[in-house]
Amino acid sequence: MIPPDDTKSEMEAFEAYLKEKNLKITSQRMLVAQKIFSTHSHFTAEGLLDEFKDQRDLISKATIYRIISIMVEAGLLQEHDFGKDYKYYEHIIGHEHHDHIICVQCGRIVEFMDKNIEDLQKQAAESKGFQITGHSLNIYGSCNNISVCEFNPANKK
Amino acid sequence: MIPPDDTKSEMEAFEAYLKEKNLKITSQRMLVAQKIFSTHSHFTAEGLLDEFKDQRDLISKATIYRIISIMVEAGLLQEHDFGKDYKYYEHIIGHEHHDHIICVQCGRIVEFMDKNIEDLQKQAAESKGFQITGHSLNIYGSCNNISVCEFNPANKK
DNA sequence: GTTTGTGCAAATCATTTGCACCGCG
DNA sequence: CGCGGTGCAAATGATTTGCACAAAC
Repeated sequence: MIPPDDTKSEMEAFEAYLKEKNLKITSQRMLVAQKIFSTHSHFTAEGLLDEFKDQRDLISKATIYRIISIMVEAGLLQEHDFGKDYKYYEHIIGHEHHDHIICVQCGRIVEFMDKNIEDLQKQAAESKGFQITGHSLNIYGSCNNISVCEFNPANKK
Repeated sequence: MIPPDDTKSEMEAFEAYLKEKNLKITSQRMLVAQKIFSTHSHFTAEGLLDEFKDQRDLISKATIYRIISIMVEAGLLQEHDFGKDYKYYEHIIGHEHHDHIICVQCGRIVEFMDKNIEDLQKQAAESKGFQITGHSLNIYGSCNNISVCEFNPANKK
């Protein structure tokens, strides 16, 4: 389906990290990383697992979670909390920093980035005596084309 | 400890909501609401439960969760996700809208509010075709007085 | 060959729920 | 009374972990 496009440099970064940490390069790690780097959207652990359902028994749920954890640790994957009881992830390389708008009706996730907001956040934190290490800004709202939204489960197939 | 200060109007709002929804006014609901309205900080379900540990068996864990749920539904309590695997809450009446800065070292939570950020968020969402229903902005950083921070577990007693 | 990884099933942990009994209205 | 509320213990669901076997180096 998705061609193993420009994931080379990302795969190399991952392998470099594994070597640096004396972790082994296994087929599962390579397959999962390949899949993640070629997915240009937000995904969940469960969703990632499903991607391997066809090649049944290829990669277990525990391993998926363990690999995700390593990649987050490596700084290659960002974890997001969008108010659900499971986490979302997206790979970082090649993606500029951005925040998210989540449609409360259909679940669609749109990215945006506003330099002014970033600057004001920095100011706000510093004025309270904090040094920023990160932030999470999620805007919830309704996208105005629910009836046609391809992400709306109600509109599936 | 905390005097049952200015919680009258808030208790009235809660009772009004219960009546409106044909829900009953029970001693548990009144006690929990009273405790919540007189707590001017962020708390967790578990922490709230602890507040009743002395009057042992007075209120069960299940009831705490059920009452919190009603109060969130009533719009009297706001739910927050600060990246932990449990939720934080704070009561709304008498509290202007604000966002949060969380110290990654000691867990201290500081509130702030920046009208410019709010406006820019609205603009950003609208430019993507969304109508905002809410947002969550959490800034993570380190407060620069860890060694004396009263909220730092390491500094307890 | 060791050490680290994987799969499986069982364990966690916050939160939710089924059910029998209890108390508000 | 009658229905919603409560407590308890068991269920849930995402994520984690212990352990025996396998694969990487």
